[in-house]
Amino acid sequence: MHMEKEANFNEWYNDIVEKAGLSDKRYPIKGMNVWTPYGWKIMRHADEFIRKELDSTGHDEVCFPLLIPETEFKKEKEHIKGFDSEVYWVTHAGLNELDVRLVVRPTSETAMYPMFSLWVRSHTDLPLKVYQIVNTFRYETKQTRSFIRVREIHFFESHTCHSTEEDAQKQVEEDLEILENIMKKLCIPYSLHTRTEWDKFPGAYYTVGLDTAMPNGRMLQIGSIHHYRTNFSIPYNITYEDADGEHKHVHQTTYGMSERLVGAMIGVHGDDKGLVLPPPVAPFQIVIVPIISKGNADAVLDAARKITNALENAGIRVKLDDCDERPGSKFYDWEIKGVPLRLELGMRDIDNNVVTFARRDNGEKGTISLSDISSGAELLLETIRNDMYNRAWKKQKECAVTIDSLKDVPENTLRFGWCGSEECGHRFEDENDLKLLGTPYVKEEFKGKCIVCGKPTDKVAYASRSI
RNA sequence: GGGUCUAUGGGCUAGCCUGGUAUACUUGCGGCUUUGGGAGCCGUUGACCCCGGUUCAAAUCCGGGUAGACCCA
Repeated sequence: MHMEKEANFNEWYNDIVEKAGLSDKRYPIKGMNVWTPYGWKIMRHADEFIRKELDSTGHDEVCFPLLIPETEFKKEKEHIKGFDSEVYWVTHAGLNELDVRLVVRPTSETAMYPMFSLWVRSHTDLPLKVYQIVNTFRYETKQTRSFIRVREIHFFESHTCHSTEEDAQKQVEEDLEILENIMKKLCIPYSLHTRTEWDKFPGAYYTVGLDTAMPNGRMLQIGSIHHYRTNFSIPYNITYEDADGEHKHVHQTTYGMSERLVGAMIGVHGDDKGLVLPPPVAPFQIVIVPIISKGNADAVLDAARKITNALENAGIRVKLDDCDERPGSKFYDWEIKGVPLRLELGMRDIDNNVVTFARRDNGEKGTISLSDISSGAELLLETIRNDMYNRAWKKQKECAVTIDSLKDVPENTLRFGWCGSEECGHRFEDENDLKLLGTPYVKEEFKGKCIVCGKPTDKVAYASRSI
């Protein structure tokens, strides 16, 4: 089967996930991913970057139970309404039916906040900043898809409590810095949209969606940041005593990103030959393919092992592929798996004191001197990362087009005037089969008319077809 | 929620109407020759979703279950 990314993104995506060995779809529960070794290594690297960023900004890692009593789950009314139709229930334990049913967490607000109310007593306990990397469960009824629409979700969620709304707002700004640092490593571009009132997180004051453009012009939400104000701290009674002895409710935020990051990396960088992985997350950053011919096997393999050791000592993840296949066959296999840099070593190279390289991201070939192989390889990997990041951002920006009419709407991310009314918003979505992504989080100058009612407006909104 | 369809080695699949020995390709394993863009030959392991019924005989027909895909609301 041909893998044609531009012509048929959906087929291409499913094909890549299978052929690159990221997941085994044969598990008999819809939407539950079996993480195979190669895919899990990628996810783990992404998790490591997330841990590093959160740890260095004063967050503490915690781990809360998977099950939440129905009584706690129902304390915040908007929240339960939002998740009502998509949570899994535990109703039995052994042979007994439970008198208080247990929710399998769809997210952990209602697990954490009863504990927060015990943990937070004084203004000196604030800010409280914790996170966990766990699996959550949501009963998706629509068609599922590896890493993008799943029923068991691997994600990180950070939860913070602050004494004032301003402090909570500063946390949102810090979250955006963390985002930028992580995305530089994953080479994923993103746009920030303040979600509409009817699309914000159930219970939130406001929600910022983090959206990445897929090759088919649709936007994939890869994460979100929520400002809760006191919407949860009131029902969960999370209060602190301030310096003047007054008791106040905390202001809260949350931040989360999931395995959709893996889906976004596949979609943003992959090509017709397969996966293209950013060097920081690639399970193998370099694959070495020895080119053996009659009589020189020992000499070539010895040299290849030396290079492997030198690169490993430099902290690079290397695979020496010395299995008994033809080189061409190995090239294809490692290209499907997206290894960023391939080194070829044969007698011709050894005689010239070089190793031949081929970049996965742009196909460029050349040679690196054997005498400074480590620094040469490191430099190339960083160049690849930087080029991937810049190319992806360029595409993300090019994807957005400004429109002033709903005739012949292109398959892009759409930018247009919106008066901001809920009525126009709903009409826009229902009549055009589009999803309003919201308004830009970073304000944009705009002068024009609402695309629905035609009233003059300085507000601008974004939309795309839903993925 | 309502409906339609599907289930055969690890993967893809033929056979089912008209009951009797299960097909091809691929992968895996062993061997020999090969190795700068998907090698060739030889040998070999491996399957009819589950339970029940009809029958001398069931992958095939019938009933129920399970899992999956699609369509409609």
